Amino acid sequence: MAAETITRGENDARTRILTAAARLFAARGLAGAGLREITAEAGVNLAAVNYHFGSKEGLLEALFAQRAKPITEARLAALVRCRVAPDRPPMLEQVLDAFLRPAFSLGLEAGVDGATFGKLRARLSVESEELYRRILSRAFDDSTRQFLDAVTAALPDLPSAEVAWRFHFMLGTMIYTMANSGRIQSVTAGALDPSDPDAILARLIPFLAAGFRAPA
Amino acid sequence: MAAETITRGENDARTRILTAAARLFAARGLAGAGLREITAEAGVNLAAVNYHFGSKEGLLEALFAQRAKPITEARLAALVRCRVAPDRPPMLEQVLDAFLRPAFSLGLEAGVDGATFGKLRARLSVESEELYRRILSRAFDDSTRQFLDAVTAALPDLPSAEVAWRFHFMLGTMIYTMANSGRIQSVTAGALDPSDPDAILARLIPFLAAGFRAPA
DNA sequence: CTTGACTTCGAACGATCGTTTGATACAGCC
DNA sequence: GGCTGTATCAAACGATCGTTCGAAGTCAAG
Repeated sequence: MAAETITRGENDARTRILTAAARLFAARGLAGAGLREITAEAGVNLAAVNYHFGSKEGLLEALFAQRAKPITEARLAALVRCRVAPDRPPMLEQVLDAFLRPAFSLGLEAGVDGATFGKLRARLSVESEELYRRILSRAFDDSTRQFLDAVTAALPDLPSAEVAWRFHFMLGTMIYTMANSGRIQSVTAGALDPSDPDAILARLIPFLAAGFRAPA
Repeated sequence: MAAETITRGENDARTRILTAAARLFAARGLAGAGLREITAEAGVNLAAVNYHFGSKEGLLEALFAQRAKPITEARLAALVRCRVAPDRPPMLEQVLDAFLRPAFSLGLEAGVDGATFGKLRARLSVESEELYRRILSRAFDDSTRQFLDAVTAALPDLPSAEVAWRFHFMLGTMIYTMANSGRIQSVTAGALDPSDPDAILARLIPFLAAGFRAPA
C-alpha cells in the first residue's frame, strides 16, 4: 500500500469517482443520480463506491469534505489579509469580497456546464434531512460564522440581529447565482453571462454593500 | 360526469394527491419522492396518479399550474394598485412589496413544516433539465418580466442591464429565504424566525431597495 | 516463490421505481 | 332494465435502485 493514503494519485479511482459524482449529483440531484451512472462515467466498477466510501451517502460526505476545504481556506486567508491592512478602503467591501470570491472562483470550475459544485451546494441547501444539513454545517459553518462576525464588526451601528438577517440574504444571492439557474436569462432573453466570477463580483458586492449599509 | 371538471370538490382525489405531492416533493425532492408514498399519504390508489395526471411529471406540472396562479395574480393586482396611486411613497419599495409579499404569504402555507411550495420552487430553480425549466418559466416568467420592467422604470438612472443583475440577486434572496434552509439558524444558534412573512418583508425590502439604489 | 494486504471484478441480492392492465363499482341517461 | 363514461382497485410489468459477496487480480515485502 505504501503512501497512497497520504499522497493520492490524480487519476485514482477515488478521485475519478468524486469528479463524476460531483457532476452527476449537481445535474440530476442526490436521489436522481444513480451509482451505476456515476461509476460508468468514472470508468470504475459499480462496487467501487461502496468499497471506497462505504455508501452513497459516504460518497457525498467525502465529496463535500474535499471540495469545501479549498474554499474555506481561501476565505480565511483573504480575511486575514483584510485585517492586516485595516480599513484603508471600505472594510465591508473587503470582507464581502473575501467571502464571496473563493466561492465563485472555486465553485464555478471550468467544464462543459460549469458550476457543478455551486449547483451541488444549492441542492444541499434546500434539503431538510438531518444528514444533508450536517454535511453542509460541517463544511461551511466555521468559516461562515467568522465572516458573520467580521461583517458585524464592520457595521458597528447595526443591531447584530439585523446583520444576521442581511447575511442570510447574502447567502441567498450567492447560492442562487452559483446555481446559475438561468432564470434571468429566460426572463431577459440572454444578455447576462453568469459564468465570469469577476463580472459577477463587480455587480454583486456594491449591491450587497449598499444593502448591508441600509438604515435599520 | 356532470360539472366536476369545472367545480371540483375540495376533498377530491386530485386535490388530495396535489397536496401530498407538494409536501413530499418539497421534503424529499423530485426524484426522492415516490408515487407510492404520495398516494399513500393522499389516501388513494397508486394508479390514481397516472389516471388523473398521466405521469409523475404531469403531476408536477399540474401542481405548479395550480399553486403559481394565486401568487402571480396577487402580484399583478398589487402592481396595478401601485400604478393607480403613483409614487406617493417611494415607488421602488411598493413594487418590491407587490412582488415579494404574495410569494411569502402564499408560498409559506400554514402547516407542520411550512414553506412547502417555497421549497419546491427552490428545488425546481436548481434543476437543469428542460422540462423543469419549462415548468418554472411557464408559471412565473410573465409575471416576473412585468416586475422587471416596473423596477427598471422606478430606477430611471440605472442601466437596464444593471437592473437585471440586481433583480436576479433579489430572486436569490427570495427563493433562498422561502426554502428556509435553516442555515442561518445553524450559524447564529437560532434567534431568527423565518416563518413570519411580515417580519421577513420588513427586513428584506429595505435591504433590497438600498441594493437597487446603489450607484452603478 | 509465497505470503498478505489492497483493489477490482462480475454477479446477484431484495427492494423500490413509474407505469400498465383488466376487472369492478357507480353514477346519470335512454 | 341496459348503456356509457368516469373512477377506483389489486396485481403485475420490466427496469433500476443501493448494497453485498466471493473470486480474481495486483504488487510490494518476506
